[in-house]
Amino acid sequence: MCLGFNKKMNVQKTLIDWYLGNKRDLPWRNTTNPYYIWLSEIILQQTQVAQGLPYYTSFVTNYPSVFDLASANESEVLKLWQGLGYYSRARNLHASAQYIANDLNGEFPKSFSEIIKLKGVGDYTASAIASICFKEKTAVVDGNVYRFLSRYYGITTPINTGKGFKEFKAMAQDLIKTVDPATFNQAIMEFGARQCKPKSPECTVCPFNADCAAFINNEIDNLPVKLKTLKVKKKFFNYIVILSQDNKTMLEQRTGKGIWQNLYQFPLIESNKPADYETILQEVEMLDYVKSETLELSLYNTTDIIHKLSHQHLYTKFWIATVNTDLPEGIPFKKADTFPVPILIGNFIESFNF
DNA sequence: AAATCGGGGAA
DNA sequence: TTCCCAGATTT
Repeated sequence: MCLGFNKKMNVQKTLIDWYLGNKRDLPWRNTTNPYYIWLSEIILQQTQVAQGLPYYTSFVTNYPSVFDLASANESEVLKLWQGLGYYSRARNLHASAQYIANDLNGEFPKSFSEIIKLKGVGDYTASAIASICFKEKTAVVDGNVYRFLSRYYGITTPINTGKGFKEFKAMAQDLIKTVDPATFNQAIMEFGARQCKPKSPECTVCPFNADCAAFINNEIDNLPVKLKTLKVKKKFFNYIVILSQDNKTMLEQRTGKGIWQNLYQFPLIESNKPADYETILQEVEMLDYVKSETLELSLYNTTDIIHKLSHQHLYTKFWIATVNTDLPEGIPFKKADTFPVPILIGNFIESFNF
């Protein structure tokens, strides 16, 4: 798409003027240190500012430099990340920190094409870092950018397709050509987040309402267009919380490919339908560290806890298995909350209060 | 291209 | 409920 020169200038200026008058004071806006910008951008992937903010503060405090992050162990990083979700971000962040510290002598890569090679860094994040830290004219395309551009120009191409990405990237790239890229990128995102919101955008006081295609044509609620593919699977999780005579329980690390990789959990019995007491009892008796003749099993939560993820609903029961024996391989109850665990487990540990 | 990966906020 | 969030990676 080729935009008229004057109209384009006006869009750039309006966005930047709005930003300078309305931007939030956020900690990562007071630095251009690529380590901190990188940290903030990874944390903010698919995450609202309000949710990510305390994690950013925590990571900056615990790991003031890339060397501090690199020398931490992965479980410690995952523990700090606990509750934020998408844990591959934490694993990739840690791995990339080690790469930067050890292979690049702590020197952060300085161009889009080098930055995007880092694990966990895609087009959006590389554009953000390159523009904010190194003034490179690479336009960001995130959810906010899709929304503003699709509405203002009335673009109906689905945003979650390869064609959509290329079209919106080209449009944003065209807009960023002649302006300060760091300010422009943050302006268009902030505008999408606070003014051109997904629901109930502030159109009556919007500086673009005179020539916004979606507003003029009453299409605000229909843009951007997104193809929906979601099909949610149901799973049934049974967590076995062992209480031993020597005040220990069992935690295992998830090593498989799926969700919560490398996080910890109680021994899990998964089934494709709701499990009954007898079935669980038999399964628990077969666990090699449980002595069957001393086992007492009871259901902790009478109604399933339904933990909702994007692609699956986990119907969860916590079973308390009390044994009259010691648990040499176990961990003390009191230390359960020092392990990185999914929030589903974390909530249980907190409520159970060992 | 489609599926997968979390958890919380907003309406 | 439903949709979305300063997306990236794997299949």
